[in-house]
Amino acid sequence: MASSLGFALLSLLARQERTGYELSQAMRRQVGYFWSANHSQIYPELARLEGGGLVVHEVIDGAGPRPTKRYAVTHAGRDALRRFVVTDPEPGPVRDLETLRLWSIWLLDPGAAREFIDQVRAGHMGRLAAYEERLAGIAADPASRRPDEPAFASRVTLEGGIRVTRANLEWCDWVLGELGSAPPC
Amino acid sequence: MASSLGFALLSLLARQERTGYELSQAMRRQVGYFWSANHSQIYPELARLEGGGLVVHEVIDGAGPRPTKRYAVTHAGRDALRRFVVTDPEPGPVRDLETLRLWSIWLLDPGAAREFIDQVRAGHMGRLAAYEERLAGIAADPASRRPDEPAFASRVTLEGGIRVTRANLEWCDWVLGELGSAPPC
DNA sequence: TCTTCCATGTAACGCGTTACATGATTTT
DNA sequence: AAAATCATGTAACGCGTTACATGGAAGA
Repeated sequence: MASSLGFALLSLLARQERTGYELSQAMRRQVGYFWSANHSQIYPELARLEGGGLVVHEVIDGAGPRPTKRYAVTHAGRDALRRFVVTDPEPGPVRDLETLRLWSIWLLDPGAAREFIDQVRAGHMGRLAAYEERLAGIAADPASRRPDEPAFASRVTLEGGIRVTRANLEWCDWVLGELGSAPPC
Repeated sequence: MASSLGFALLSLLARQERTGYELSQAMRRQVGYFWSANHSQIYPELARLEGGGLVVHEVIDGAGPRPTKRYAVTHAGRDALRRFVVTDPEPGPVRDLETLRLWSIWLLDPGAAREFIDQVRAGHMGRLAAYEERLAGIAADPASRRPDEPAFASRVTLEGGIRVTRANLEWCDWVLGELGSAPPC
């Protein structure tokens, strides 16, 4: 019925009514950890969702040259989102540029290889800090303990990101060890 | 110079000369954990790489209706790949459908939520088994200890996949606990 | 005055998926 | 007899990115 982007928008609107502009901001800030989209995709997709009866809009006051529209999920939209969540997860195509790079690390001399892993490590460190800061804010909300509250889902997804990032950090240290302990040519 | 797919092909050809058909097989089997592509993309991309002087081909005997071509990386291709590996990793757009689903888990009733996490867990279990089997085969090769050998890179990428998958499994168990220990409405 | 923020849209282009097309050999 | 394997290509379509377009208000 709707595309992945459509469900991403529905999942944002199910938590709170928003304008197209606010959705595109939220894409970068809230769901940016696991989904992304530009406004140029969002506006046509909202029109498609509305055509399918999954969202409706109301014109409100706004600063833009065109009418500002606030969107809300319909009952049908909420149902569609619920169904989307439980569709069996057929593994989609995987594309991980960082691992693809790493797969050719054998072409680098030892110094460049260490530098590369250090960069990867620094990236994970930065993300870990960002995740932990966000989690602190969300975990403080008592609603985040109740499985029927949006804050609960935010908390568990963030916890997942943190655990994976920690695993990646430990792995970086392990790789640095492997690079050093290698027997010389 | 080349696209991500181009570098994926170069990284395969840097390890071993292959035909377009063999590249598309290898995409599913070897690098399938972190990159994927169909043959319909691979053939035109090989032509582009050859146009840029990064690969060359030689016609060999084969069973197809058209001439079978075996591709090899040129010196320029190897250089381009080396440069690609160390380009600073600007974080590309993230799209993780599983996490997007999870972010709306608060819409499900407790039973459906548990079932969903169980499915996610089963997926991770399956992948872990596959990774570990592959790692066993590669780690047995003494070349996998030497950082200038392709087997080394295969080993460290697999180790990374295993660590991340283990972290995900532990997280699934943690989520199941959180779902259960929640205070009733 | 120039830039940024608000707020919505369209157009061109590239990458990825699915389907179409060919044709010999081997396996079920 | 039908399907899968080997082996290469093209075409149509959809999604995503970048750039173009508009225009008022607030801040540097």
